[in-house]
Amino acid sequence: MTWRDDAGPAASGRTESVVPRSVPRRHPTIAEVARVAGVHASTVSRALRGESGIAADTVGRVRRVADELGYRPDPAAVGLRTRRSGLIGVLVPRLTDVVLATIYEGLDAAAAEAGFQTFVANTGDDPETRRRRLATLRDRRVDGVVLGDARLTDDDLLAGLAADGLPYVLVSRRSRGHLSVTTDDLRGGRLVAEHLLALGHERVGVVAGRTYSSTGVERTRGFRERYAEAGLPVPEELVLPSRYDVSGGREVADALLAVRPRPTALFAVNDFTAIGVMGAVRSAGLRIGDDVAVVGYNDVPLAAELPIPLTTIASPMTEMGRVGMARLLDRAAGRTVRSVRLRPRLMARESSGPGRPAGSPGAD
Amino acid sequence: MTWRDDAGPAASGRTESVVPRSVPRRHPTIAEVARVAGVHASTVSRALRGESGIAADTVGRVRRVADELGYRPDPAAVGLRTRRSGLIGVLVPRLTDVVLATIYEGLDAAAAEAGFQTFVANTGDDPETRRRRLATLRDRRVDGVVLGDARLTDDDLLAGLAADGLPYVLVSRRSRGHLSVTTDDLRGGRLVAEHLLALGHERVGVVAGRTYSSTGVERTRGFRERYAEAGLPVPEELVLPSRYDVSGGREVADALLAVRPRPTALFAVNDFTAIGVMGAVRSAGLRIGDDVAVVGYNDVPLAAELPIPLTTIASPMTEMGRVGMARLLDRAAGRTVRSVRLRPRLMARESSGPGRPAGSPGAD
DNA sequence: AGACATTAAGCAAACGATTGCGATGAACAC
DNA sequence: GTGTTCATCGCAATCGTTTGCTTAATGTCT
Repeated sequence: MTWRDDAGPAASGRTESVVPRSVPRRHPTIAEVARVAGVHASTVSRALRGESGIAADTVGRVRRVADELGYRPDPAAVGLRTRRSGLIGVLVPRLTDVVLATIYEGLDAAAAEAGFQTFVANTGDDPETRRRRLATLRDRRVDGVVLGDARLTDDDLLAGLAADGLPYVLVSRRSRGHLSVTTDDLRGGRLVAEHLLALGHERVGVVAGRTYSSTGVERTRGFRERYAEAGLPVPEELVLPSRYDVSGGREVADALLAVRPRPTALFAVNDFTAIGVMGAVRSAGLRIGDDVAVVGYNDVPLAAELPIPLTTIASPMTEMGRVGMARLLDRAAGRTVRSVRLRPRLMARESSGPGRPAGSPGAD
Repeated sequence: MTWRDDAGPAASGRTESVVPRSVPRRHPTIAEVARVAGVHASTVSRALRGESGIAADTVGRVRRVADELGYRPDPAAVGLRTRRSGLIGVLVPRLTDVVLATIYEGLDAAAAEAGFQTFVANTGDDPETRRRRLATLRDRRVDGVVLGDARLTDDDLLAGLAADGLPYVLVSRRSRGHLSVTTDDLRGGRLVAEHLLALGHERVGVVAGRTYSSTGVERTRGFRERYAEAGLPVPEELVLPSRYDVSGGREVADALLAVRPRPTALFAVNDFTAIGVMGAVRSAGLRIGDDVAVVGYNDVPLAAELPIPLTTIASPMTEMGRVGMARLLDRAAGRTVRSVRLRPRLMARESSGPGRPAGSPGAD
């Protein structure tokens, strides 16, 4: 079944960069399969695609010939005829962000299982770049689009997408009136609040993320709501927007720690931001977990392994990708689908309190 | 000049958003452009592609009509005709690894500038998965492939790739006899050794990475060579292979710190591994930078922002991607190209010594 | 003024698959 | 033995571009 007539792996790469290339490695076409199998090309097509109306032995013979020849349909030809590309476009703020990269893994895995392939592009959260990248995806005639960089309100890119018929779904961030798969960020924020309340923190600050992303906004809102319910509303000056990277957390935390009376706990809506917060706390000569509790969000793999393990909210990122892709494909198939909010879980670790054992406290 | 008897763009989209889906958003074809411009489709094609032999005013008219109509060539049709997909496949161990994600950003940016689009897939460093993913890329008729997960020796996937004519290039990791763009890992290892020697460390250990990846192997080799030259060969028991993640570093460092006499410095061939090492050092009750110096490799953004900033080797990851893509496209165009090794730079920070100011010590 | 370049644009055949429809033959009922 | 019904499979059009070859029109040279 394996062919090794040619060069063979023993050809020891001596002439590394001498001759450019040569053997153009032709792919067999459906016509060749038809000829060898002694049937018409249309029959090969139907047999391979498992349509009814073809004799069982014919199907068998065609299939055998096809993979003896190593036949693989040319996606360009298929796409031209069927008007379907088998491609799903994915737009993310940045793939170097582990959270998005993980979601993308889930998206891609689910797409692959359904016979689709994905196409990522970074947008850097920049409107103009988004527009250009989306145009590129359209040019490629993608069958659907996944957006990981939706804006909470007034996202006209989404409006445009909804206007023409390209199926799409949002992941990670929500936006009013659009199909999305996210974690329940409101609930996640509340979980953090309850955790800190239980530990007795009465004066707390929030490194709140970007004002245009639902993740930051809703995590912050859930958190503040819960504190307000406990009769300890979080004052405005202790809630500051931030970037989603380490240095963003560092800068904002420096500011929050300068407020008097100083907060005894800081909630950062993103783990990397939280790492920046930890840096700020240490630089201020304070002890993480003792003097100032720090809580993050997402439970990236790094969080549990830090010198001082980070208390954070586990959000099922890979699953979010898988579910998001499933929803998109459902929608593209014309089925009616609804937005999903996945359940977040608290991972209590040392950064929020004295010597608690690593791992989740239980719950579901 | 142009006749516009038909529908015309002025038909004012009144019934815009009444029905949710429906409007399948037809793309105009080259034939429609031709009709509106009053020329033949072949003329449109030539005009748009800037071929010679078309009158300047015709070119102008066609161009104008084309973008009034929003014409974009159908990639499936183009691909079918030209046998070129405009797609470059990229295989990486894992996209959630910031190093690879950053290299990918460079690859993608350079590809986009050259009019190509990229296609990533994770292989998890698993031979069978690699083979399957590569087959998928072949099925898509990619014009070239970038491999980020090459094995140092006996990589039969590469042998097969070389045998048939698909252009390819390796990034990040090298493999004998294949075109690659990497950093000079031998030199990087030496830089670390020189740094630690200058600080007076005589007994050092190495968290060496995977034995099948050139990165780990060569960084380790360069390091050991330099120490051997200084008359202080690193003993075998202080050099252990590892995974490239945080917990891998943690486990191996636990073992190294148990060796007696205990090493005073540990070199991890990857920043995340180094973070795991830092965790192990702290857990052993030792002070990072004072009792045990820790050095990583890659200078990921996180490194400089850690509570104790990490001394590491800056490897130009984005540039590696850009250069890699450029080399691949050169090769695909039939030009002869040679492998490249980019220059690494030491970033001395606090993790390797007492209170040194953050940033590079200078050099080029 | 006629032969001949030269330039500009059209014609039509690919590329490789899918698919509506028609043709063929066998099985079957009467 | 004729007519009808299935089950199989072939025919040919089609998707939207690109490109070798022709044709038509214009200019140039002797």
